[in-house]
Amino acid sequence: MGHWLMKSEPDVFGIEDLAKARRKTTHWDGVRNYQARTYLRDGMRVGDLAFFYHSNCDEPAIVGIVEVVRAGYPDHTAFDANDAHFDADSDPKQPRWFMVDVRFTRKLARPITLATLRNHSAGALKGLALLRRGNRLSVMPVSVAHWKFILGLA
DNA sequence: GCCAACGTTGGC
DNA sequence: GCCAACGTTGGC
Repeated sequence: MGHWLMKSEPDVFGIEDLAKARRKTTHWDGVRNYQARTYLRDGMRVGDLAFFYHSNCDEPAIVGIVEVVRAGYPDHTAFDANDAHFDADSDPKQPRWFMVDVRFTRKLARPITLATLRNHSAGALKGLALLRRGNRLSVMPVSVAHWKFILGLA
């Protein structure tokens, strides 16, 4: 089973939005980065777990856990000219952008802040993609060891 | 193929 | 709001 971290801006779509969503499930659409796309398309499997991370906000932090309930399939918003993530060059016959469906599992008792994670950047969390300088990936893998350690921080 | 310019991300 | 870092674009 794979482990991941998925970023979302709480002002746009936060953990509370997912918890309130129908069937507590959402399409993870709008990712327009090739590396993240490849993780969505080829890496994520049904049953994988992911940390839900709040980015670009007052307190960047891991706030919850979600489960992948549908593996990668074409992101239809790329074909919708009215969508903010429309990609005119994307061909429906050969989709460029993919998404998965994720379902709310639980919120953490308290958020694990980016600052807390950084405290371990040279130790137990060495190599965690989230802590790479200038990291802009919105979907990234988390090793089992890192996953367990982070859960222990909660 | 190089690389400068640009738009975006995201922490602070 | 600022700005560093990054990915993408497009001229050459």
